[in-house]
Amino acid sequence: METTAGMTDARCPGSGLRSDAARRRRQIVEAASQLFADEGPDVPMERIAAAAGVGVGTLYRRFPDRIALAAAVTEATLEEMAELFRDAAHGQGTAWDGLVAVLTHRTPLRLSLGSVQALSAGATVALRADPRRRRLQVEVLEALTELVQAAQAEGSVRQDVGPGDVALLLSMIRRRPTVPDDAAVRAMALILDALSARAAGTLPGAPFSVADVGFPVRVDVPDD
Amino acid sequence: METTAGMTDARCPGSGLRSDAARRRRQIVEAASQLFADEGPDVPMERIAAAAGVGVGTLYRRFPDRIALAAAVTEATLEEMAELFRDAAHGQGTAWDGLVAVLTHRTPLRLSLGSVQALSAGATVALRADPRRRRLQVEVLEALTELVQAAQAEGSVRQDVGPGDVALLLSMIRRRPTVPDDAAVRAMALILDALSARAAGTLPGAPFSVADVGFPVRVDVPDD
Amino acid sequence: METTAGMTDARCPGSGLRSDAARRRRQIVEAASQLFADEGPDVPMERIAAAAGVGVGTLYRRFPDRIALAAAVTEATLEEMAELFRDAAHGQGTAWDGLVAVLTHRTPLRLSLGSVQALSAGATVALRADPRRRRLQVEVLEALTELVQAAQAEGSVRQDVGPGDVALLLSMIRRRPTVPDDAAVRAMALILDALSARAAGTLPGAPFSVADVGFPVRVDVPDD
Amino acid sequence: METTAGMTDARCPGSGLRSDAARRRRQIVEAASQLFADEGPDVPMERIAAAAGVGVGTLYRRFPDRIALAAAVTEATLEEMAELFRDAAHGQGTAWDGLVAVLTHRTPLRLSLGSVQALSAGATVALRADPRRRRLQVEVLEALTELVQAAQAEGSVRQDVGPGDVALLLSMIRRRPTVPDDAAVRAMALILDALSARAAGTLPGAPFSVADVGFPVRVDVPDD
DNA sequence: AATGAATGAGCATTCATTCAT
DNA sequence: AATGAATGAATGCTCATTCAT
Repeated sequence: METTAGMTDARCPGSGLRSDAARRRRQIVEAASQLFADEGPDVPMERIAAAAGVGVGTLYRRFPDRIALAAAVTEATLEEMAELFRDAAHGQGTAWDGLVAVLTHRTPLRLSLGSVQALSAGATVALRADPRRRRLQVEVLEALTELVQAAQAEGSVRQDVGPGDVALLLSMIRRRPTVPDDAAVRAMALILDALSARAAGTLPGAPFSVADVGFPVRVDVPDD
Repeated sequence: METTAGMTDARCPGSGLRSDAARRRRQIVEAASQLFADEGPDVPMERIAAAAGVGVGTLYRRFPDRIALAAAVTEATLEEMAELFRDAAHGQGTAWDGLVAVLTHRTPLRLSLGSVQALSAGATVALRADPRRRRLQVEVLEALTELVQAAQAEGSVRQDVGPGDVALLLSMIRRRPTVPDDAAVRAMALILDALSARAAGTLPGAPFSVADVGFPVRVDVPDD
Repeated sequence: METTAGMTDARCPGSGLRSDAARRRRQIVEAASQLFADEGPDVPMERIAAAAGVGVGTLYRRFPDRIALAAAVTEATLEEMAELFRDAAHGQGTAWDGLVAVLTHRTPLRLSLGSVQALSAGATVALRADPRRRRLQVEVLEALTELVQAAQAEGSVRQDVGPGDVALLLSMIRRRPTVPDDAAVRAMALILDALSARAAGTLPGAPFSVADVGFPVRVDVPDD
Repeated sequence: METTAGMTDARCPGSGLRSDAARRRRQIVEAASQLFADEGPDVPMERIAAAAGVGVGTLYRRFPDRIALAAAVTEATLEEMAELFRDAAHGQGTAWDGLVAVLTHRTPLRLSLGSVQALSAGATVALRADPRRRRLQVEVLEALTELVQAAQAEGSVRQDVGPGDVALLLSMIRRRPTVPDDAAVRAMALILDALSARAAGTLPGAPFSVADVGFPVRVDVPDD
C-alpha cells in the first residue's frame, strides 16, 4: 500500500496509457499557463497545443473548449496559492514573514490566474460554477484572511486594512514582462510597506473583508 | 453681398463641417479610450465605432488602423496627465498634495494608457516613433520627477524612492472595471502611504530615476 | 456668328461655369482613361477624382457611378478610333497604309477601351444600351470593314481573313506597360505580316465578318 | 498483428488522409486557375473555394494568401508548358509542327498565367523569389529557344525573329472567355503564319533572345 | 455647385471547434 | 486515442456611393 502519489505513478499493464495521458494533460495545462501569461488570454489554441507538443485534437479531447482549459489553469494556480499559504501558516516565522513570503513568491503565478480570468464575463461565470475550483478559492481566501488577521494580532499589519483590501491591492498589480526584476522587487517592497503597521496614513472608509470585495473574491486579477 | 463662392466659404471659424468632424474624432478617441480600458486592446473596431456613434468607415477615415487609434488614445491620455501635473505644480498646496491629487485623480486615465500600450510590440514601436507623443511623454516624466523631488525636499516623500520607482509602481497598477470606486480609492491611499516619509520599511537597492526604468521612459505600462 | 466651337468657348456672364464644367468633365474622363489603362478597371474612384484634380463628389455629380464613367471613357475612345479611321480612309495612301496607321497608332487607346469593357458583364450590357455609343461603335466597325475590304481589293491583305478576324486579333492583343517600345513595335509588325497577302499559310474555317464575332463587336478588348 | 500505433500508421502509400488533402489541393489550384482566367486576379477567395468545393478555411490552410495561391497556379501552368515543350521536342514531327502544337494547344493555359501575374507588382516579386518556379521558368524558356532555333534551322521559321519575339508575342495575347473557340484558333493560326519563313515582311530592329526581353524572362505576360 | 466626410456592404484573413483518418 | 485537415463564423479593413456643409 503506497501513498496516493505512488498509486498514480504505478503503470498497470492494462492501463498503460493512464500515466501517459496524465503527463500530456499536465503538459497542456503548463503550456497554457505560460502562454496565457505571456501572450494574453487570446493565444490561439493551436499555439498552446504546439507548445505542449500535442495536436489541437488532443487538446480538445481533454478540454472541450478554451474556457475549460482556462478553468484547469486557474485550478492549478489556485492549488499553488493554497500551498503557498499552507507553507506560510505552518512555517515557524511570524505572520508578517508569511505575508511577505506569499506576496513575493512566484509573481508569474498570479499573472496566469489573472490572464485566465480576463477571458470574459461568461468565462468567469463558468469558472465560478465549478465546485472544485470554488472550494479551492474559498480555501485560499480563508487562508489569506487568517494570515492578515494573525499579522494584525501580532502588530505587524496596520489595523485599518482588512483582508479584502489586501486581496484587492494584489488584484490591481500586474507585472509586465518588460519590468526588470530588481525594480519589481522594490515595487513589491513598497506595497508591503503600505500594509505595515508602521505606515501612518489614514485610509478613507473602513476595512474590507474578502467578502466585501465580491465573492468568490478574485485573489488577484490583472487582466488584459 | 459676396459671391456664392465667398458665401459658402464663409463659415464661423471653429464651426462648420470642420468642427463636426472634430467632434466626431473626439467621440471616437473617447470611446476607444473607454473600451480599451474596459475590454482590452482587442475590442472589435466595430464596437468602438458603435460606441462613438459613427460607422466603421468614419473611424477608419480618421485612423488608418488600430495602431493609429491606439496612438491617438495614448496621446490624449498623455495630454490629460500633463495637465494634471501642471495643475499639481501650480496649485498653492504642498508637493505632497500635488502628488496625492495626481495619483488619485481620474484613475481610469492611467488604465487606458496601459491597455493601449498592451497592443503589441509593433504598436509600441510605432507609438514611440511619433515625435509629438514622445515630447508629451518627456514632459510628463519631467513633471513627475520634479513633483517627487519637491515632495522629498519638503520632507513628505521618503528619501529612498526615486521618481522612477513611482513611475514604475503606477505602471504596475491596473484597475479592473469591476473594482468599486471606494475600494480603488483605498488601494491608492495605501500606495501613497507607502511613499510617504512616515513609511519605515527599507527598500532593497537604490532609488530609480525615470531614465533608469527605460528611455524614453514609459510613464506607465511598458508594453506587451 | 461664330462656329459651334466658338459658341461653346464663349463665356456668357450668366453661364460662366459652362466652360469650366466642360473642362472638368474632360479632365475626369482623361484621368479615368489613363488610370483604367494603367491600373485596371478597379481603380478607386477617389484616385480618379484626385488625378482629375476634383473631389469625389464632383466626379459623382457628372457620372452617377463607375459604369457611367466607363461609358464616357469608352465613348471618348471610340471617337478617337473613328477619327483614326476617317484619317485612314481620306489619306492619299493605300488601304494597307491606312491599316498600318490605324493598327500602330496610339496603342494605349485600345487599352483604355479594353480595360473599361472588362468591368463586368453587367457593365457591358449597360454600355451597349447607350445609343450614342452604339452608333459610334457601328461607325468604327463599318470603317474597319471598309478598310479591310479595300486592302483586299488592292491585293495587300490576304483573302482568307475577314474584318472580323482583324477585329478579333486586335481584341486579343494587349500591351502591358512593362513591354518596351521597340519590342511592341516588332510584335505589331509581325501581326501585320500575318494579315498581309504575302502570308502563305492556310487558315482553318472561313473569314469572319465583324458581325460573326458578336455584335456590337468589341473592336479590341484586352481585359483584366 | 501490429500495435494499434502500427495499424493506424499503416496506410497504403499514396492514399489515406494525405491523398485526400492532395486531391483537395489540386482542386483548389484548378479552380483558381480557371477563375483567375475567367474573372481576373481579383476573384473573391470565397468563390474560388466554392468552385473547388471546399471552405475558405481549407483554401487558406494550403495557401496563406492570394499571392501564394497565384504562385501555385503559376507553377502548375509552367509545369504544363514545360510538358508541352517536352512533347514537342520528343515528337517525331518537324520543329515547326512542335511549335504549332505548343502554340495552339490549350490556349487557356497561357491565359491563366497571364491573369495570375497581373496580380500586382508585389506578387510578381514574390513569385520570382521562388526558386522552384524560377527553375521551371528557365526550363520553359530554354525549351522555347531550342524549338524556335530548330525551326529556323529547318527553314520553317523566318530568320528575322528570335525566341524573345515569340515569347513576347505570346505574352501579349490574351483570350477572353467570350471569344469562341474557332475564332481563337484562326487568330493563332494567323500569328503562326506571321512567324513562318514564308512571311515576307521586314521587321524593324533585330531578333530578340528571351534574355533580351527581361530576365528571368517572362515567358508570358510580364506583369503589372 | 464643389467638397470631402459618413456610411455600410464586401472581401481577405484568422482561428475556435469539429471530424475523418 | 492522436492527429491534423476542414469548416465557417468573426473581425479587420477598403471603397463605392450618399449627403451635409
